[in-house]
Amino acid sequence: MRKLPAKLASQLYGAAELIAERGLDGTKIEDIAEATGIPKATIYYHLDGKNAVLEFLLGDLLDMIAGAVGVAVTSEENARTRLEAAVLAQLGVMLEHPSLCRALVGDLGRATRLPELAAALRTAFYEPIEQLLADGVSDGSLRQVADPAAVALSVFGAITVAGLSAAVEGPSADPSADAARFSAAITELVLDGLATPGSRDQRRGDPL
Amino acid sequence: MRKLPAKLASQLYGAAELIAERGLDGTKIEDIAEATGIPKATIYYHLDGKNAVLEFLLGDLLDMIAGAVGVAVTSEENARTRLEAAVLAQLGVMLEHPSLCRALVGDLGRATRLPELAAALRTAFYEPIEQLLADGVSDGSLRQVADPAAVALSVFGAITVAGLSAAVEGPSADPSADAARFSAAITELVLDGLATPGSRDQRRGDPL
DNA sequence: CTTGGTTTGTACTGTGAGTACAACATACGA
DNA sequence: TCGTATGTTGTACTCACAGTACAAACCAAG
Repeated sequence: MRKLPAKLASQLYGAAELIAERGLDGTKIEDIAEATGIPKATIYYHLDGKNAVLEFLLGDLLDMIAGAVGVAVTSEENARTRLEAAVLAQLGVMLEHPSLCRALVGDLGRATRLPELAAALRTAFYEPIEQLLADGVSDGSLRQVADPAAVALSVFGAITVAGLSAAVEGPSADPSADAARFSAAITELVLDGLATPGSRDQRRGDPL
Repeated sequence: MRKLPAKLASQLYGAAELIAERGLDGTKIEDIAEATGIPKATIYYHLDGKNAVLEFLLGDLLDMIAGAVGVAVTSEENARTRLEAAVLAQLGVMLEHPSLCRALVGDLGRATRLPELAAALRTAFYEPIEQLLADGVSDGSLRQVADPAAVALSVFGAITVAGLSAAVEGPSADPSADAARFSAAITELVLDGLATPGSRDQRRGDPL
């Protein structure tokens, strides 16, 4: 069941739009069969049901994200620069595949209840950020924060929500331009913060 | 159907944990009936089906958040301070009601497909942030950014993902302490950013 | 005690997921 | 050429569960 023939796999993508639009519940297996051209019996021959269809599609998306981010993270630059690259990479993939992202948002609950997917989600989205933040403290390119885990989570949220919501807004004419725009905004926020220069540091006394 | 008797409303909360755990799909109406003590026929007398149960529960959560944040935002302080208060308020409510939050994550797709809830989601989470960011620029307590909409979205994501994921981790012994902890981390990130003092501003030339 | 809204049990209908299976195709080695 | 294994597909099921119908009971308030 794991190695679905390539032809079928590509046909299955025809169901992504459908699932994104109506949610997995609102989508009948018969609809998927019709949209992809794969007869219901064949779907059941290879896959363990509706959930498996979603699992296959999202697994692929998550692999793409993890891959792109992985490349971005593996450079010789300092952590701050790699963080910027990772943000751009993640948003790039997400905006390239809006209907997969919409399907992901729509069936997040189901996704997190599918153990493999939950792990892939973590690997694709959260862990690279967490790692970069730690690296940045080591190489001095990012600040030490009081609660690294919580901050990593928030950074992850900032990126992911921006990407998902851009995907939900509907496909854009120029995904990579959008990715660059969002990426710049997030980077600006995450690196420099929103406080005005004058008011900065009037809160905490200790710089480290 | 809108004004469900108070007694039933309170009984209905007994279903939140169930729905959070198994998702709405994995929860039979009969299960809800059993968990709440409200017979199936009575549920259908008042509510339009399973979705309406979820809609009722989440509507309430969203109202609480919108309310708490609304209070936090309506003070005489400057926008930066009010932003801190809003973050704390939002996280406070979320951590106070972890199973509602889990239900929200789990059935986010359904929630966004229910028009009333989608609007309530926006009102509760996103709009207050957007407003505060704009206010901060006016009163000088927050920096002007290049793409305010994208930044507002990211801030919203940072807060919300932190809250949701804390809720998903399971209920905590001391919700308000957790809220304070997360709130501090997010505030630190969002206001001061992660760049080290030395490297700050070596990217963009124009301060405005 | 009657009228009108609620409450609830019971029995039903309809839909769609998933299964069973037989017929057929295709490949590949003997 | 045949035989066997592996995939493909149509058809016809089963079964669980959402939602509906309805009648009997209940409980005000006039």
